Amino acid sequence: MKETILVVDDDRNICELIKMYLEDEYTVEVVHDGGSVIEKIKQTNPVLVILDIMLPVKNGLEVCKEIRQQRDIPIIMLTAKGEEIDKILGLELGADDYITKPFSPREMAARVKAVMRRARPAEKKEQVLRFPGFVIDMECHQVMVNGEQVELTPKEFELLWLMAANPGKVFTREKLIEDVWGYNFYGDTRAVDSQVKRLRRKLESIPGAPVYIHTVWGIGYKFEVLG
Amino acid sequence: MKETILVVDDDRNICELIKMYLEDEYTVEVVHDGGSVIEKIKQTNPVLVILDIMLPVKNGLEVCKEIRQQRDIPIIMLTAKGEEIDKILGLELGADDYITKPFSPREMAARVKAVMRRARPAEKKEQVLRFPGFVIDMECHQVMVNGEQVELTPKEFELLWLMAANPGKVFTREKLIEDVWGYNFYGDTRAVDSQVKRLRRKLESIPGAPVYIHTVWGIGYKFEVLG
DNA sequence: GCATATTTTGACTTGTTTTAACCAAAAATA
DNA sequence: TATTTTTGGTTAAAACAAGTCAAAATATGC
Repeated sequence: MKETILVVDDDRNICELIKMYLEDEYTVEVVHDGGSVIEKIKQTNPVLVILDIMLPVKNGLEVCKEIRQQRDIPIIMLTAKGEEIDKILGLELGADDYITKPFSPREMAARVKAVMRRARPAEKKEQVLRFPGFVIDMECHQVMVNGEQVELTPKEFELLWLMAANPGKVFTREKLIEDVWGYNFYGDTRAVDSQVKRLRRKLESIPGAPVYIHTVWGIGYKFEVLG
Repeated sequence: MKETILVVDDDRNICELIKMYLEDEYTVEVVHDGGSVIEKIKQTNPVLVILDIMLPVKNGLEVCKEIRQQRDIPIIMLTAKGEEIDKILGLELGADDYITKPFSPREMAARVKAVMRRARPAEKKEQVLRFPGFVIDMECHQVMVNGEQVELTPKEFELLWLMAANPGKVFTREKLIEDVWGYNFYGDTRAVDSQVKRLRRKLESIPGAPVYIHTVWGIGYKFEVLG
């Protein structure tokens, strides 16, 4: 399930624009006035709120304050140029960031990303997986089989990483697509077969390399280094 | 043990805000007037001071000068918009950075991070990187390839330094922008390509120079001197 | 304030990867 | 053994990422 971002702006064009840029990664909910924000937050439980200051029914500053009283959701304020941003930041309100209209969608996306990164403290994952005669290095994006380097494309690498991180566990094609390709992939599950095939060819082209990726007939694939 | 950051501002809301954003990583001490700063520094031994200019009892500029006379602690000044920032930085005062109020907490956190990164490794980290037939000298801001000097622009140099300091590690364009360009660059990631291209051209124009900067398709770039 | 150097951007080209469709082979089922 | 189902291999086209160049924007030094 994707996380939700709530956008509050009375200008529907702006809402659409923001939505377009974020909906690859998030579910984007939209509200057009300040009166129904709190209600919507309860319903959709967003991880971030993008909030215009000039709003019908209830001012964005008030809304911001209200949200802050109830929950600890990161808030990015939208302000027109020249609006008094003094009050927005720091002080009583404590929005996490602000964007001045008009803004470039790219900047908006970058700021969202930055705020989210701060909000979700970095979980440091293991960067290297090791098996006998087999090393997968996330940092260097590199795979070594019996001391020989194997060049992998991004998809191949991700696929291998996911399976190797859970050795022995069987992944269905659907699961692999969900985890490697992402939510918004509507292609054939046969795409997985293709990737697996090329991954196998590359890995097993090294002399003496064992079979790493096993077909579990009727289910999917699994990674296992057999003695 | 966490390191300590000292915040000096008479506005308690701002102090609270800064504290919120930094206390994950640091112990945050707070002082509300300019008179007791020196005393507090002796007590808590902070690694960084965030200092408002407008302070009761004693002016922030004076305090800054005093701190500088005694210790080599990085200082970030807080200024209201329109205050004369010329004097703050460089010469007489020598603050390391400044933030204009009102500021977004995000920007503040990023600047703290940047100042800390710059300040800390100064003592221990190596100022010169050496590879076979290849020397990068941070102090002289100079690069030698096979004995020949290569002139690099600031961005080119920083880019090269970052990657060469972590040979083999792959950097995404986003990561490079974050580390080399800084937090307030929201341009195209294509800018990285441009820099890399010119960097490559300069480095590889030397006869016999190997390829240093490698493209990792779909991910980014890495520095590696291959045998 | 002007001239110069540097950086960024956009359009275009080139090259690689990914996808989707097809068919053959293998495994399970009847 | 014949049939159905599932998997694997191949390939061309589409999608995408990276390289290149030059002009515009920006910063820098005089």
